[in-house]
Amino acid sequence: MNQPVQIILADDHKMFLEGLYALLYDDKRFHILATAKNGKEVLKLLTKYKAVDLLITDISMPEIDGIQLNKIVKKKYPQIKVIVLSMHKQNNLIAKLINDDVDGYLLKNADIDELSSAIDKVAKGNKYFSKDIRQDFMKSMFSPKAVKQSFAKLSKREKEILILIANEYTNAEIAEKLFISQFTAETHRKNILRKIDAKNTAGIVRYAIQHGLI
Amino acid sequence: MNQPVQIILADDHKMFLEGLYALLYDDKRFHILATAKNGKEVLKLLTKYKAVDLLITDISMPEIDGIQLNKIVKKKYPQIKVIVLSMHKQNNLIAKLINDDVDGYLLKNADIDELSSAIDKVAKGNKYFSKDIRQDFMKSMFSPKAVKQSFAKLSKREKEILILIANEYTNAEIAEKLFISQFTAETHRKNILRKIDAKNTAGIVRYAIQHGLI
DNA sequence: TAAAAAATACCAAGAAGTTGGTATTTTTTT
DNA sequence: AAAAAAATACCAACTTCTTGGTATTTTTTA
Repeated sequence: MNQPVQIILADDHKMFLEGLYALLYDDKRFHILATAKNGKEVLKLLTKYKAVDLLITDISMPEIDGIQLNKIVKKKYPQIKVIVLSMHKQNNLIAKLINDDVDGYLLKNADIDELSSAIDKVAKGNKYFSKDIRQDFMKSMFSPKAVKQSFAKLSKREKEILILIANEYTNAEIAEKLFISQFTAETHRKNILRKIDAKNTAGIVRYAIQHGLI
Repeated sequence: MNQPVQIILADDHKMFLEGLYALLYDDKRFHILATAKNGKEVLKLLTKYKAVDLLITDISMPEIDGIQLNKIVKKKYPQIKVIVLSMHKQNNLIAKLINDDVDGYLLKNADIDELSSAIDKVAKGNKYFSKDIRQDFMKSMFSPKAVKQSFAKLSKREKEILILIANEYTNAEIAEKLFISQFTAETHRKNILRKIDAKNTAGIVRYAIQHGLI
């Protein structure tokens, strides 16, 4: 038997975090070094624990989310493997994660056996994505709409305006609030629609919520 | 020591369900009879297990959600206690649950100790709502906007249209899809805006997502 | 320091949403 | 069977959003 995999867990829901801890605790192949409730805490822990092999993290967390966290960890500690857990299939986020060299992605729908085998595979240097993720992602990669969405990158200002739109602001109100002309607000709105491939305001709000921007 | 509390757990995320099971398993005060991944399964289990004391359920689940489940269980098996777990504070949903005589409401943010003590209290016939829920709910009860929202009851048709709106349908498209006149679609949209106290389409989409309708 | 990206601003036509009404028919509840 | 709620339909004025352009300035990146 090899040394146990040294793991850090991160999730903003304590109940889930404790549950996951309890599930993995009994498995001798794994050792949980610590748990964290957001990305910031994980980064702090990584300065303390030097022998971390694997990070298991949720996507939606306050302060620093799973997407950002993966990117930072991969840059600063390239030897640490990262498995991301998520509630839903979000192809656009998966594309981003893969681009940032994530090692695994599982839905919280998965059972503990799937997670254990994923940890096992990833610890050995392989990638692991659950089956339905793989299928859905492949499908979406070849639909022109999704490709556009995967690479939709909103600027800072655009995100700011997107949030105001989702909060029921009109172009005129956005202009007033941000001290810009209404024309500019309109232009931003237009560009947002194009970048996220939405048809109207409803699509903008969906995007905002599903990407955790509000 | 009394008999252990006979419990059924329900959540659509297997990983959370298994984690929760593992956490409660070691506590001799509790006994988990079964787990379910949606409301429908719970109802089936209740015809099988006659000695259920307590149901712990998530809000957002497919088929039958936690809100509906609580209502049905309380009507059919008034002796069974119900504790609802949720990701977020959703005051309008809490109002509905309280109205349907729910026994407890906890955030998934809570730790296992809080959950255990909640189970304990509820099993003894008391109610349990976590502290921040109590505070927020009280505050919201006395703001005129929230009262309106709490009692906003959309009709079946209105919910149907709300979902279409959130999916980027225009009034004309809704009319065509549902075989009604565009005027009728407009009227429904108008009534939805009034009932949920939204200002425009953005507010409708937010409502739809935050109430788990899409 | 170029080049690229982001932010700004303007215009006009047309589409879609919002507001404030009224009113009839159908369905559900009491 | 009566009352209440839901679903339907219509109209007009007004507001807001969307589309398809162009164009300059500022900031960031290579």
